Order: sequence, then structure tokens, then C-alpha cells
Amino acid sequence: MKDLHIYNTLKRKKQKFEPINTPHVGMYVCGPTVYGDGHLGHARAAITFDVVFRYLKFLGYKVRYVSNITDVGHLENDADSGEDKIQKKAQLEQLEPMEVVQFYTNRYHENMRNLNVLRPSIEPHASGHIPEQIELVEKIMKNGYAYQSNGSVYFDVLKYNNEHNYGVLSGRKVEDLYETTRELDGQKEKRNSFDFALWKKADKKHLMHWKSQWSEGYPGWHLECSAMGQKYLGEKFDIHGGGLDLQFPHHESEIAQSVAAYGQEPVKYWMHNNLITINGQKMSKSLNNFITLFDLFSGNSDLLEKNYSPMTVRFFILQAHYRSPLDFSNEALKASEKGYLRLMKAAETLQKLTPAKKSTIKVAEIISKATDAINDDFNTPIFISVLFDAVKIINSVNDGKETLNAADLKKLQEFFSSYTHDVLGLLPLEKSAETDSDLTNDLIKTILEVRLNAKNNKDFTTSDLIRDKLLELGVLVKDKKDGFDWEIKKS
RNA sequence: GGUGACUUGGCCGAGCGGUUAGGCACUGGUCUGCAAAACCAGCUACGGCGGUUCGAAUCCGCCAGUCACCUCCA
Repeated sequence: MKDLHIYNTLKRKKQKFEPINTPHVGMYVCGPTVYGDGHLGHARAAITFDVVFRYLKFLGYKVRYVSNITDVGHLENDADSGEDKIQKKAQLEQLEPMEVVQFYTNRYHENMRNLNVLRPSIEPHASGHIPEQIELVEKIMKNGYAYQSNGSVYFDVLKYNNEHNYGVLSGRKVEDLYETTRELDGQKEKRNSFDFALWKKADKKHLMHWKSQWSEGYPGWHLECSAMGQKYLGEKFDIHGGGLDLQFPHHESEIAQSVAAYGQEPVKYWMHNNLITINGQKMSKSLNNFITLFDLFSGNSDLLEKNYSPMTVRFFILQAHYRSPLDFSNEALKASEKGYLRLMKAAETLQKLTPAKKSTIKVAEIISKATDAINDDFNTPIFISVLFDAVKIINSVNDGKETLNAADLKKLQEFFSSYTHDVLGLLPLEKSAETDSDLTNDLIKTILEVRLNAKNNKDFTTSDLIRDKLLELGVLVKDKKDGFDWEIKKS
């Protein structure tokens, strides 16, 4: 594929990506609710759309990427029905709600930095956009799609559905929703069970609330994305992303709110990433089977056999297509770790290759195969498989079995660094402090020259002793035809 | 109950009617004084039963199993 194609959930097919106002692209992605640490599932969403963001920029688009921080807290439906998540956590930890919010926001950012996820252009907080949300509720009411009941405001789904389609995104039919909605707080105030809150009156114990003409309360949970998306990206923008589990009712309701307020659907391309499963079940906070990113990086969990570096995790996620479910297992992570190391070592080798007179490899073919893959709805697993084809070539050239001319070598080097680093966001292997030190490098080199000398004199006792001693120190010696190479092993 | 998705070799994971995806593991070989690294080769699968087709992992039907959404969730 020459042009970028994106699978649009709204149309249920891949479509050529054509921005509404080229070269500008507006993209909105539902961000985390900051009442706890992020887990592998959050990483998948963040990395999926990070690659989208990176690739669009790489293609030359001017992208405004907005991703919200949900800090208002919304209804939680377990035994403590009606409690606000952030409020609950605040009481538990005896903190100010905003202190909880700040704490977990900081930790989320730390995780994202480790995963090499670029910060969005704008990262708006729901709590900082209460007036905008109130204004949106007013608009929807004025247009007749909402009603007030006991201090709360609800969206009139039935009325909306008569004129539009509540279900365009998720394929649901309102008739089918009658029997399937369970008893929720405030159910009796609604005309229909599937009506959703735009504004909710806060009870006395509720810590987070704001003044409005209807009541002292807080905004409904679909509202912030509609309000902030519209504020920063306009009434209609290009891409809206999020996890598959947000498709209904969250995104469906967002569409309804925007149509009710502005008379048009807010988004051209809807993208949904699939979920991470563990033992075949989705990883989620409510099922309590999640592994936080901090645990993953430190290895501190009964589910983990060891720790995995952020880049291993990133690579693991990119090895599956974003619309497929991805099952977590230690075996899979370990396989990704090895693969990532091999890929990055080849990237290092590539920089050291010397050009030959002519090429025995068709570099352009490889590059076009790879770009086709990423243009085909961000097919990173295929893309990576092509990278591994290139790894074979790089190693063969390094072994003198294949050759690349100067132009091809340069092409391949540029391709590797731009796509691997800029688009996929994979960082090169971390250099420990030692490797960066010239003195250490020179010392190792000197020692290995001594060893080479011993080897040439067939003094293998000495040469093996040096090799073993260096290995004990964490330096892995790799003999080559005409000398040696080494790497500092990570523990 | 309604809606949608999935079932691929030891493991992970692509595939969208006809070419070996790829990674990891394993086995054999090349290289090496021996190793390591690297390279080469092998292991060649598509839940079951039918159907369409010259040809199906890929389309259709039935059966079995798994999952997701319908409640906050990435």
C-alpha cells in the first residue's frame, strides 16, 4: 500500500487516510483515570497511538494530539455502588483528592517516559474543564436531547434515536438495550434505563463537586471527551482512539452528545486497540488480574518470573497487531526480549558495516515491503518481520557473505534509524556507564590484544583464562576472523 | 438473552482465494584451538464436519470451544 490506510471502527473497514484539513491532523485518545497505577493494558493503548502519532508526524502531517487525564472520578459499580473512585481512594489514603490525582499522574508520566511514549500536544484534565462541560450540557438541553431530573441531567437516548442512530459505532440497537441494563444509582430518575448522565447531583459525602444551575454536582463520564475534543480539535476532527472496551457505551455516547450539540458526528476515523489478556481473560482493574508497569519493570509480582525492560514490553506489544488480542505470558515476554536484543545488536552492527563495490541485496525491495506493512493499518508485526529479514542481511554482510554498496548501505542505515527509532519508538540498547567510558573501552581492548597475542602463540591456557575472567566481570568476548569484538552483558 | 470477535506448528504471533510471514525454543551443520557470537538448514500448522471453487488457513453453512461489550475499565 502506497498510502496510509486505517481501519475505521465506524465503517468496519479499512479506509484511505485523508485528513479533513491537510496537512493538519487532529487526534484524540482517551487517557487514563488517575486513581491507580497504569498496567500493561494502558501501555498497549498508549503505545498503539504513540505509533500512530509518530507515523503521522513522520509522514509530514502537523498533528495535534490530545489525550485527556480523567481526574474527576466517575461512578464505580461494585458493592460500594455510587462511590466516586478518586474520592474513595482519597478517603482510604487520607489525602486530598487532587493529591491522589497528582501522585498517579506523575507515576503515569514516569511509565510513559520509560516506554518512550511521546507526550501528547495537549493533555487536558477533566477537572480543569468543568465550565466547558456545563456549556455542552446546556447546548444539548437547549436542542432538546436532555432532561433534568432531581438535580441531575440525563441524555434522552430514545428521542435521539428517533432522529439519529444511537448505535452507529457499536452496532447496537436501542430495542435490545431495554432488558440488558442493570440497576444503577439514579435509575429511577431516568426516563429509560439506558439514558446516561450528563450532569450528576453529588450526595453529601461526595468530595469532588462543582456548582451548576442544576445542582452541586459533577459531569457525566462521557462528557469530558466530547467537551475537550471539541475545544481543542473542533467540532469535527480526524482520529479518535481508545481501548476496545470504550467503544460502548463511552464512544457511542460521545457521538450522540456531539451530534445532539453540534449537529454533526465528531470524528472521521475511529480507532480501537484490542485488549491484553492474561490466561485468556482480559487484564483489568475490576478483575484484579493486572500487572502494573512498575511491577513489570522491576519483576515484583507473583505473575512474573523476572523483570522486563520497558523496551522489551514495547517490542512485545508491537509484535502483535493492535486490533488483535494479545496474551500475556512470561514465555512470550522472554521471546520478545531476545528478539529485541537481536534486532538492536543488528542495528549497531549496521552502523559499523563497510560498503563494497556492488550490492548483492535488493535494499529498495525490503524498504518498500516494510512501508507497505505500516501503511496497511499500522501492521507493526509484519513490519518487524521485515526488519528481521534485514537483520539476516546485516549479519551476512558483517560475515562477508553478502555485500552492500555505499548507496544501499546508507539507505538501509537511514531506514533502520528512522523507522526503528522514530516511528516504532524503539530505543537502542542501553549503554551502561562503563561502556561509555573511553578508559574502560581502551582497557578491554588492550587486554583483548594481549589475549590475541597469546592466541597467536597458541597459548590457549592464557587466552582462555583472560576470556573466562572477563566473562566473570560481565564482558562477553566474541572472536572474529580478523580480531575480536565484545559486549558488556546486562545482569 | 442481545451484539461482536476469536480458535494457526513446542510457545508467541502474521495471514483477508494460489508464494517459506517473523520471533523464541529445539535439532543438525558452517565458522572456531575450544567456545561464544553470527550464518545456513531442518521441524511446515491452520478446532471438527460438510459445501462453493481448478484451487481454501483464507468464502458459505452447521457443530464444539474461548473471549469481549451490554456496569467503571486501555
